[in-house]
Amino acid sequence: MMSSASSAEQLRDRLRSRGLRWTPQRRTLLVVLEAAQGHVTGAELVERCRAIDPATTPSTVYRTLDVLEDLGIVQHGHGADGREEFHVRPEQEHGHLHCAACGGTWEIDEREATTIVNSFREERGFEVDLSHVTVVGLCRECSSAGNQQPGSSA
Amino acid sequence: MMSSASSAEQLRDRLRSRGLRWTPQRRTLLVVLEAAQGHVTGAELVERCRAIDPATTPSTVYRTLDVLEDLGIVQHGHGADGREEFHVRPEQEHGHLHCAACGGTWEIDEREATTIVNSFREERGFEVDLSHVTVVGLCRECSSAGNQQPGSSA
DNA sequence: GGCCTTGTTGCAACCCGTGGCAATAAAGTA
DNA sequence: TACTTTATTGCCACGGGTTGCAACAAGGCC
Repeated sequence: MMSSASSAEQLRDRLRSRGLRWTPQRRTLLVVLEAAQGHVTGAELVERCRAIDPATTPSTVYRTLDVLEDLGIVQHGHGADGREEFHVRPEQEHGHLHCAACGGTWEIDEREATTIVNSFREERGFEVDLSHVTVVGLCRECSSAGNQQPGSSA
Repeated sequence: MMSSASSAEQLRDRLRSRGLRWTPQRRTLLVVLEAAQGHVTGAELVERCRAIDPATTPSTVYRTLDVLEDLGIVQHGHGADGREEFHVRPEQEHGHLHCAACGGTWEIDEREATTIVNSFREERGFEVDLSHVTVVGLCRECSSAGNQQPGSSA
């Protein structure tokens, strides 16, 4: 009860200290984000904001998300279909695995990604942003069931 | 000179043998694809088709691309911004590395991807579709220059 | 050649997301 | 409190991409 009030206050203060502003629209989005778990698409967030305040405008939501990403409160990536996907208050950076056949998704945590991250760092000097990674393919069940990627071959 | 004619004929026959049709619109797209190198976005392909036939419609192009993907003639993935990107007649499956700071992109070939592909296969039984992978992060130059991802922190 | 089946096209409407711009309203200051 | 600055909003129009649907036409068949 107190924690949610203080989380709003915390955000408000962080915004103000940067010369940014605390507005009703941002408050709404924060409420939505606090209720959200895991991954949400931008469109879903807009919809949920509209449930609270029907006057919500998409552009405002997306612009606020940009701000919140600067503050590290959300991170965005792109799902298998290229749509934006937001991770709420990521406790740990993680990527995603997406099965093209059944549509399932799994998280790739830092431990599992170590090999990948290190190999790019060593071979290329490239620093991977894990939160932005979505690996598409076939999960165990689907690949052993001989499923194809949808639309593959006839 | 003969090869391009025969490539059209080959495609035409493959389409017909599946009960699909060889149309002027598909011919146009094939011409465009043959002239294209490497990666092209969907919008670029539409534009190039329009250069040949101004009556070209986006939906037709995208639908034809779907068909060609079934035939393995193109493969699509999503760039760092989530937009569609097509690889023309991929000689080798490959993924992409994209630097968030300078915008550069590099290919990840099968050799380099072996570790990744194998580790997902062994740990998860997951078959990675390399052509669909785009890894975002910072390249050697940008990360050593201390560049940030655009829009990161203030 | 004409006919028929059905794959394709083009249109129109839609979805997700972005960007310019004028009007609004936070919030620091007096 | 009133004033001022300027970050933010809402609106509108756009760009990329998808989809339902009626009209069209490829191409197999006689």
